[in-house]
Amino acid sequence: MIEMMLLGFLMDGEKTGYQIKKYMDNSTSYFFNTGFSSIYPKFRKLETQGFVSVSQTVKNGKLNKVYALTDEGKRAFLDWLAIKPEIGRIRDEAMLKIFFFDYLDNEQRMAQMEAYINDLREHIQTLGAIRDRFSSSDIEPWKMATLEFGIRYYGFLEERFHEMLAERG
Amino acid sequence: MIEMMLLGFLMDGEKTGYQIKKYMDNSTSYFFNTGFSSIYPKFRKLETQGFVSVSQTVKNGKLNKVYALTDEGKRAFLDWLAIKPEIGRIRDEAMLKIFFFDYLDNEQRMAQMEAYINDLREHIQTLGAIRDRFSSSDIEPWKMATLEFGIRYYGFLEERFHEMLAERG
DNA sequence: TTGGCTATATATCAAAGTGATATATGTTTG
DNA sequence: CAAACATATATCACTTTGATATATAGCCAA
Repeated sequence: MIEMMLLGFLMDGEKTGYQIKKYMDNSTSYFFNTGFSSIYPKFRKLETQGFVSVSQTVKNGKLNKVYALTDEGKRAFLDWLAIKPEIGRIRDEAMLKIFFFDYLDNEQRMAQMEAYINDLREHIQTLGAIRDRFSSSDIEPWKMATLEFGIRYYGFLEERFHEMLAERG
Repeated sequence: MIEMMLLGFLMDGEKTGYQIKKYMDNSTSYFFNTGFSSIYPKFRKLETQGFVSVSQTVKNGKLNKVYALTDEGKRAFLDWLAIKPEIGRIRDEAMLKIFFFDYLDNEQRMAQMEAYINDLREHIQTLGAIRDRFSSSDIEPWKMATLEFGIRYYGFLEERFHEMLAERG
């Protein structure tokens, strides 16, 4: 899946691994992210598969790899994009803890939930800042849609957690 | 994290790996799940760590391992439970595809979304069935809360996806 | 001007987790 | 009575992550 994400990020032009990581941090990171330890090996694999071509620029004696989509890579990406996704899991540690909350005393439960809700609020602020930055640029509409989704999702979480607290004081 | 989940499932009594897997499939699976390829090796690790004890029952010539929490294991679980969780990522393939939806033509986009929304509806039905089964038993309140959360979460997804379709026809 | 900080850029490794598959027996059911 | 299903454990190759290392460029303040 990470392969396909990397190909997707090359759809609007060639980039270095580092540039892609930076872009991710400011766009998809809240719902999909990965680190350099995936990016660089994946690009080597994509190169041997013929999905990307690399231009080894040597910038001031330092090697610098700029990756670009090949026709095959573009086709592979678009084929993947057309397939209906499976329903995903939440896989949220917070949910797992709540599942076991009956084993925690009420005081700790409340303190933890309140602190967590606070974190959620901060997170929503951060996403709001990213959205505002992008909305003033000419971001593609569906990319914008995922950002808006993120904000609403964490808002939904906040609301639900609040309700949980209220119901089970 | 899987270690802690396994310990948590032993809090209400000893179980085999298989029993835990079955229990997960009918309770946490929509937000947290794992397979035998994690469960069995993890239990071996937990045993060497002294967090679980194992009674090797030989049932009809076949080996059968029943795991139980040790005092240390119980302490480790409760310590983990008391720590505030980090905010989790969504890491949903559907979101990733929507992020790149501007590269897909409208016809395919609509077809995919509609099919996906259908899957969501089916999923919500399944979760509803699990909830009804549990609500007639004496499930602990916070465990029930996560089930209710799941149903609402996928309902939220359905709603949002519908709106996305409507906004960007 | 030089020492420190931040940004750019790539690489690697151990650890965690997954999906698929294999094996074996017991139980139910048509 | 054979087929299908449930119980139960194991393993392997693969993917992904977190931490850490390395090196240079550019900027800023003392």
